[in-house]
Amino acid sequence: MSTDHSPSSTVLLVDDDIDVLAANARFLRINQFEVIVANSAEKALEYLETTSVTVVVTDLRMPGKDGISFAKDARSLHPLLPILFFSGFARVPDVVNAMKLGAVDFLEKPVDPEELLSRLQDIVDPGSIAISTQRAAFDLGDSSTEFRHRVLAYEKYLIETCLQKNDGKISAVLDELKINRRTLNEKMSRLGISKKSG
Amino acid sequence: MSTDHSPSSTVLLVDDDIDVLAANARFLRINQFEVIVANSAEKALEYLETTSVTVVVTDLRMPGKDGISFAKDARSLHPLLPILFFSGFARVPDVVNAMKLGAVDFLEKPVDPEELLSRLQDIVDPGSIAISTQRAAFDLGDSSTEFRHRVLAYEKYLIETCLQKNDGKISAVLDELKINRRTLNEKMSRLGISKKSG
DNA sequence: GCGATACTGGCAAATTCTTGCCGAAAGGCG
DNA sequence: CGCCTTTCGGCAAGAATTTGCCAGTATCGC
Repeated sequence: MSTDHSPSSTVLLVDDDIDVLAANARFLRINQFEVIVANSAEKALEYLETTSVTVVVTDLRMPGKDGISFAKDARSLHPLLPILFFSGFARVPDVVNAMKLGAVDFLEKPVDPEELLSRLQDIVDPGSIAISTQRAAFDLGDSSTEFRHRVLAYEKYLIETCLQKNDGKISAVLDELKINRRTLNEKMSRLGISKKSG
Repeated sequence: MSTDHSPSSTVLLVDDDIDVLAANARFLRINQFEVIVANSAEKALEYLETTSVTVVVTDLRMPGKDGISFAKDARSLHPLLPILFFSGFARVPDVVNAMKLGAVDFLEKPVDPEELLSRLQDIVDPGSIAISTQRAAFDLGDSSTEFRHRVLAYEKYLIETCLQKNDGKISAVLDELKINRRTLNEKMSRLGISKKSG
């Protein structure tokens, strides 16, 4: 029941320790993720240059290019790419920097595979409101999307996500978003949201 | 010119250690900040219920309500309030949670006054825009965030990002977001956005 | 100083959004 | 079939936002 994330989520796993890489990759593959591995930031970037993935999981400390610097480059290639860091001996400023850079999460090494899996599912799962590819819908209006439209798109996204998460139960959405029922109705009709997927 | 942040920036300082409180307050006051102190989260919240401040600086570990919990409550009172944490012995998950909650920064205790000052100026100063806060605010679906607040946070994020991208040029933002000048002005003032000055 | 450019802000009318009140439709249940 | 729960929508008062008009400040180059 917990492993039914979207059909083909690809994880790019980056760590200089090949053993860690192999172990985690295997575990994630068992749990229905497609996994790409890279034992250096450079190789990972090479990969990202031509292909996109659903989420990146990277060590913070690596010989050569470190995780932060890697994340920056990765972000410039894919602005919305969710990045999850892990590291042993992480110091506070490292964590802060990673999060400021937009990390979705930060785990400590050694990584508990179950923990990692659970975080990844949170990220990938359409039901979760975590940073995910869906965000592109409203975030990457990059070029000349009007402010108004973007905000509406965001509202729509919020409501739809919440609806989905609550299995279409209006009352639950009402409660979760702390919004007046009448207002929600209005917005749904204005934004063209219907309860049942169609 | 380095200390000419907006006219009266009010800092709410929260720490259970009165000495720390006094020392930091004094230092910040010397540097043109208006400072309110509270030696417990509860007292700070009491204050925030009736009054607003520019930025909150709080210890993470406190007897009674801790920093994270305090920040959540503070956020529900003032959705866009920048919150800066500091703590000794902070563990990674603490930092991660704080940042996810939308902390603008996280300093280690003992706090270097100069460092704190510099960070505060970064936050308050029109020159630099701390986007991470807002991002977290609208990205993080941490259940109890109201619809309204999230939308506002998103608007703020959009505008600040656009401002930054265009080097603080209002006219460029106007053009890019296709928004009425007066409306942009209104929103900026409502959302507490200040622009970069030359 | 003067004009041009860029930005801000008060004011008020126009517009849009919010929300309580009330009635009603749909589905489940005994 | 009545009854209950859940959701929907018209209506209208009230609240909030948007926006045009107009004036004011600051900077820059001449």
